[in-house]
Amino acid sequence: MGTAVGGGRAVPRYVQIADEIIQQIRAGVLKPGDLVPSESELVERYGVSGGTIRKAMVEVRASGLVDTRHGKGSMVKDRPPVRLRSSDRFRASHRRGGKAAYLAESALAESAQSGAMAKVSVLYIGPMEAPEGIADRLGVPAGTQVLARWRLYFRNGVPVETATSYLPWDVVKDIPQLFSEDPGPGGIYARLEDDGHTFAEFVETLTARPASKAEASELALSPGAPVVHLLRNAVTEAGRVVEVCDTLMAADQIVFEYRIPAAAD
Amino acid sequence: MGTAVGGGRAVPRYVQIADEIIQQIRAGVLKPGDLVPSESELVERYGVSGGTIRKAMVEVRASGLVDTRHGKGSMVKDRPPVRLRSSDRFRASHRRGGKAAYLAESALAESAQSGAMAKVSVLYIGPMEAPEGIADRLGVPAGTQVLARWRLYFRNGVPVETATSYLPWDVVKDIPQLFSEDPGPGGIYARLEDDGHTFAEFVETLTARPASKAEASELALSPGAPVVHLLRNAVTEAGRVVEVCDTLMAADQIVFEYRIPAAAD
DNA sequence: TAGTGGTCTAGACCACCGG
DNA sequence: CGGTGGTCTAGACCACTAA
Repeated sequence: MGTAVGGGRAVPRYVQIADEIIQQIRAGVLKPGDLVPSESELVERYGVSGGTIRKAMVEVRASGLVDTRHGKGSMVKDRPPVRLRSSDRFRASHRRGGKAAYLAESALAESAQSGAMAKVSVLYIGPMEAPEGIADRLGVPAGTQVLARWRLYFRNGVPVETATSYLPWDVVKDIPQLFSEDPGPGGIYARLEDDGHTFAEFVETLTARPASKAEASELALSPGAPVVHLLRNAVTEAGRVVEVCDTLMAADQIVFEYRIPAAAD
Repeated sequence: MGTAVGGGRAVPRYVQIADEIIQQIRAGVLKPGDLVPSESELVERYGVSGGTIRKAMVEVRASGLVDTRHGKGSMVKDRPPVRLRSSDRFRASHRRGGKAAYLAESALAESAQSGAMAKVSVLYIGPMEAPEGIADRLGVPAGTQVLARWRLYFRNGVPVETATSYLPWDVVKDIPQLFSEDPGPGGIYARLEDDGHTFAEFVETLTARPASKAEASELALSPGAPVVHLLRNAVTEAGRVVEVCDTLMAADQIVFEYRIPAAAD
């Protein structure tokens, strides 16, 4: 059953191989769109067994530089479109300017076309019983009927983010646009402002963790890749939480930016 | 070489086994402090090969419920002390109250003792040539000499966070406390305010990604576990960045909270 | 030293993808 | 159909930890 060289090396062979492949991608030897050599070819090239190459490729996938599909192979991803998600996207001027929050993102990448690649798919808009944690945030009893708006966002054709907004029924019942796929210029926040609500602040909480199997398939991620879970409360001057947004996204190539005023309190 | 049952199942065996173990932990069958049965014992119990158990345990580790060490085994972690890291920690009142920012954290967990478990170890304080990205943020040429303050934070005895602050030399040269391990009540921000600087805002950028091998060992993480990389600019009213803080932490059980004022601009 | 996890091998069968 | 990745096996040797 083979010579069994053993694990005596300082740095394991599979890590060496993974680093070598990652370097080749970063150095441009393997360009975006190229296929990484197949595992069986790597087995020959490096003179190791399939299991070792397999482990190496797990590392390469974790680097986020490659997209692996089953019967096909591992393709080097396009120049990763680093997205900047800034707290500035909630500036009132953006809403008045007709931009929804998610369109107020900007791109760090030089080719600032990334905004054009954004697509939204609405999966569900309608009544729903508020889940536990959401109800807490909205200040309503668990199980209360709320309006849910469940969307899936695409970037370059691949799903990168699911977002569900929950709004108390009495808040939304007289705003018909909130029940339609396109809530109009400025997004749902602009409609809420039209209806007389004034926002005081938005409170976002973020956690990062490895994707579960279900999430990995929903977002077309390599299993175990990190995801960021974001929960946002939209709070009015009246102190009421009129929306909770529950967002899950691939941590992959996204940068969050928050500007914290050094308020003299 | 065995019967090679193959991968024909809808859900792979190693995922089933991993889920089963995770359920046992969540259900309390395996309590905090308990050792998960050894891999060889799991091989017998489930009647699968070592490689399959190995893959299952990788999944279990990724769930963050378990801490695996080499010659020892996998121990179920204590009730994860969920830490809340709020943007409120930069409130001026905290500085004037004598609290450094990192002590202004609060605990979500019921036993609010987690603050007492915090320890800091200073690894280096002194001059350093500013790294590329840091120099950019400070608005100085790369390679300029700056003051670096490199710390390692512990929680319950285990390292959970490394942080390095970079400050321009001309800013710090007349503030001796910034060269000492303990900068005094309110931390370095209070000392900068004492010296006449007034903060306008703090700008934090966050990214999440899998830990590199080096980072995993530095923070005592399971390899591949997600980490959060945080960079913060401290900006004065004069528009100057007087500090850049570079922080790396286990994404494990930390929650970031940001309050975004809905400024009417 | 006994037991644990970590690495590696040389094979097998399967499911998915393209032509 | 042939090639690709995904799962699994039954072993081997090694490094770490604790008694």
